[in-house]
Amino acid sequence: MGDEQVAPPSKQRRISQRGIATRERILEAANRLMFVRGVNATTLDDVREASQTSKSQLYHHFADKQELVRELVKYRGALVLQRERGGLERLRSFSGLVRWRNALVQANSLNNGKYGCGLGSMAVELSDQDEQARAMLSETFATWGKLISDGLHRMRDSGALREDADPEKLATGLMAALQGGYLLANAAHNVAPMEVALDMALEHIKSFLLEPSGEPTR
Amino acid sequence: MGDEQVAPPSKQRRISQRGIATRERILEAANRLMFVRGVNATTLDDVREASQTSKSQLYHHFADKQELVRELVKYRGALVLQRERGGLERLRSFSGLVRWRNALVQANSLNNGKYGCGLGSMAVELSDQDEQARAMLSETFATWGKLISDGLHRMRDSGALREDADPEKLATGLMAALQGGYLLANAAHNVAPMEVALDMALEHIKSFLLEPSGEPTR
DNA sequence: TCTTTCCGGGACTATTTGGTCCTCGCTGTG
DNA sequence: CACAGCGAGGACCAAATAGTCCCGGAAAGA
Repeated sequence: MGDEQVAPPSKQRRISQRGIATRERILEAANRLMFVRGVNATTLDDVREASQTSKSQLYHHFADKQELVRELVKYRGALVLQRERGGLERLRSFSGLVRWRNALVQANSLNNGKYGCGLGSMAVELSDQDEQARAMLSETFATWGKLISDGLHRMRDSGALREDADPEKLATGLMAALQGGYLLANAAHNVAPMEVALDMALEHIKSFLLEPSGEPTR
Repeated sequence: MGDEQVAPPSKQRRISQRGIATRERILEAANRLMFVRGVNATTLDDVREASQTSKSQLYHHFADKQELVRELVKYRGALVLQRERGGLERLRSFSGLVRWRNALVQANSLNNGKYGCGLGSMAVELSDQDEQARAMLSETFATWGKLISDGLHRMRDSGALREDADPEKLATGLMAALQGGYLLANAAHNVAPMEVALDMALEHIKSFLLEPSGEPTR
């Protein structure tokens, strides 16, 4: 924020390939570090060292730590949404939802449930601290939810889902189960709670299927 | 530190009424501040000022900030469990679960979804930072879950719940929905997602009821 | 009452960390 | 080839914050 507000066409800010790469390196390093340590527990010196840059570069590309964090919220949000689009954009059946679930569980099990969701943890840490970040995160969650509910709408339109199913509520419930699952899995250092939570949400969605294909997952 | 390293059983640190009160005041203040600002964003000076004590008292009662935080984890865990016992210990029917849900939603709606769950937010902030705190929080979540699953067991034993219902899994799912609901509600500054999430979990439990009393809530 | 023990207050220190600034050197262009 | 502009490096500064220490005074026991 603060970059694209006026942007006089003639007075173009620097556009160097190197500069762009540096900025990217900083964001990438901040993303990595703040994912495992949390936002507040990560210092700018950590970021500087991990990104192989210098203090002046940090402050050349970002006004202060708050702005860096906000940009990270955008950055990470874009990453997550991109990943989720891949898994949800073509969603048309319940089995697609199961595949989506499996991918998330598998990814999280790689670190034994640690670290949780990149967006969720930021939401907890920043919501009571940076109103702007909170708003962006809320927006991102909404977009994420829409990806899911759009898929459910398609399922309903194609007759897979009953008419009385409410895609928006189902999507919200699924996301809450996912976030809560991440949280409990992180606390327990064990993916199991996340699996149980997601299975509950899927079971709930399944109860709205018109023709119960296959058998209950449990 | 330096006090309890040897700790001969006879040489008990004298505990005076005043001292206990001071310690309690510190914990209470830390609890309040760290609930709204988060653990890492709260300084010891904040705690000192809010608790009307002094630096030396902080370090008299707690070795360092980390220990204070760990004690806070215990303190808050005890508070939450006490509250939850009140609502869950006598749980014997689905309507009791609905009452429990309503109480949580109402409490959270008082601050428009802000702040989230005292335990959940600590779990997110501390899990990747303080192994001991993480373990205690995980333990507390487990106890909390047991309160729920015990209630579900009672429901199953009394014939309200079907035999094939798995109280442990249902309890985990319900807790995940609760935590995820807290998280999304906090990000959105709106209780709605929490309600939807809890309703989903309750609906799921309801699908295991033997005699569907009443009609689906939605 | 006298003494010891512990609580209370707050000044002080050291360290961490966010943020500033000056200099050097690369790179592309007239 | 020279110059302008931008990126890189890192020393440096200031504020915040965790942690130390000493002294005064109240309370409990001899």
